[in-house]
Amino acid sequence: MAPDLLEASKERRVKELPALQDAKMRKVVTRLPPEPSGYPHIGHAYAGYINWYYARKYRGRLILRFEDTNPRNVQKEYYEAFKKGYQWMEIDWDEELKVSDDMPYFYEKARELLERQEAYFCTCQADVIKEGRRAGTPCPHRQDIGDKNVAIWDKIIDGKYKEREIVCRLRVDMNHPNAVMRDPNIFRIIDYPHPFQGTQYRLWPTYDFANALEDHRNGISHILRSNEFASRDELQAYIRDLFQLPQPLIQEWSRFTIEGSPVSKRKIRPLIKSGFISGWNDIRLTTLAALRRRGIIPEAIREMTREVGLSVAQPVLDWSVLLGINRRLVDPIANRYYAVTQPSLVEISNAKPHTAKIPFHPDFKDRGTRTITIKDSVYIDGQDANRLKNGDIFRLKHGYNIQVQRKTKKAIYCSYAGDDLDQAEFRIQWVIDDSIPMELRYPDVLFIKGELNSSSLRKVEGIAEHAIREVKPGTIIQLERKGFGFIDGNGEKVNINMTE
RNA sequence: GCCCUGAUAGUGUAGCCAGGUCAAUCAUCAUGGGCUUUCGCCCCGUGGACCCGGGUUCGAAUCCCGGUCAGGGCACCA
Repeated sequence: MAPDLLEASKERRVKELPALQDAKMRKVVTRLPPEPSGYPHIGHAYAGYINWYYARKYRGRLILRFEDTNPRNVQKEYYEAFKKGYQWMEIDWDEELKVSDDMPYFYEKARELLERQEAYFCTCQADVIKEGRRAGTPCPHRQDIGDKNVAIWDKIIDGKYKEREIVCRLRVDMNHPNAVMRDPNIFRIIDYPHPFQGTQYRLWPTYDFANALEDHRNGISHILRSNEFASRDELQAYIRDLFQLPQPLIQEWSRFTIEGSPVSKRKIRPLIKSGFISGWNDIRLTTLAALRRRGIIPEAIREMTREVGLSVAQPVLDWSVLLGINRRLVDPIANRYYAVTQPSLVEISNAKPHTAKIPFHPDFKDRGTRTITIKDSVYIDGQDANRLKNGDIFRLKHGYNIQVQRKTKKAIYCSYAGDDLDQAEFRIQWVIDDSIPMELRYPDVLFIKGELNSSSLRKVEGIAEHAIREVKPGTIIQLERKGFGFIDGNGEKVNINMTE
């Protein structure tokens, strides 16, 4: 369904993404271009949603394209992880392909450039090339050596030269103001088995070369991506011009981050290694797997994306923006349960037996109720217990009122105090002795001002009402007066990841 | 060092190209109240911002110049 139709039924004003430049109905083709070298995170979801949004808005096509031309980076499991991630985001695509399947095409184009003297082989070391770029000076390999470059190409394929001994460079302009244009490398040797291509190739194209041609080959009409690639636009356009290919429209935005929650593998991997976080789906991270396990729903990420829009500033979102949207969206879907931490025993004298029928959701009575019978004792939350003073009348929510007689270390002794709702000063949730043990995990930001936050994960033990047994892992619930959470495991003990 | 972007409430964002209707939008947040057998949701109200300095103009968030700060690029990563 198109995004605008999808939102039409809600009364609430929803922010939409702006119209796409030069977009004609049924002519828009966009892409999801992940490198399968890690797990998808919120940045991928953000970019993916934008590409999906415009493809659907204009009834065009969306292509899932795995950018897997560096065999050393990519792994099979990540291809699947990305597909699962996009599916979770409800981003569907019309075609799926791998850039590595187009190697024969890149080879053909590369040979053509060598023949046309538009490219050459260079045996300078990486640091020499780098220095030449900085200084704007050409190296000796740049001079025209006729068709010898084509012969070198064949030699490399035959196994001559080792990795890092030689690269293929485009002959552009060593004095170009944009340093990307100073004879960029377009092919290099990587002797490493590719998960799908095996060892049949050792000359692999660089990002710019593969991307420039691939975008054309896929019929991409609009390249929508983050602006870390901005300075490569010129080069990619140049490469397409070399083959007289049409230029797609490019729209870029700034890379998107959430305060205190890094996305880079460089920063996260050591934290996993040291055991500080449990893995790539640790609830403090912003991988899609982590967000799911924290109780964030895809629509919240989509709405957040629309709010941020195609900004070219440097958005560093506070968690509150995502969490606030999520809370609103999750409220109607999350059934309510009672649970207490630091359980405090409440003994009720002259209690009348009472069977409470508690609705699973206050706004949707059709979801039914569970029944709990109060006998002569219940457990309440330690925090509530601390607040109670002798003489206080409070209500066991959906039960009846009780009055505090005296507090001891062992228990709070109360007496039945009627049914009048108005007489109770406050209402609290409670559980009885058939309740089951639970662990709540409260996530916080991983870094505060660049420093690792040692208390970024708080675990609290407690007990939850028996009915929570029936809730399947993966369900988002609300623990009344505690917040929303995600049932992460439901065995002997129920584990709940609190959303905030 | 060089090149390219950007800067609007605590956070994000609209407005800037085509100067006035901007006493600056919306979301999130904070706060007061209402509703509610939750400290959730919902409803009503309130609070908070145009990076700095010059210039052009009757008039500048918007145009020009100069700073400052931030991000990206100058990879045999993408």
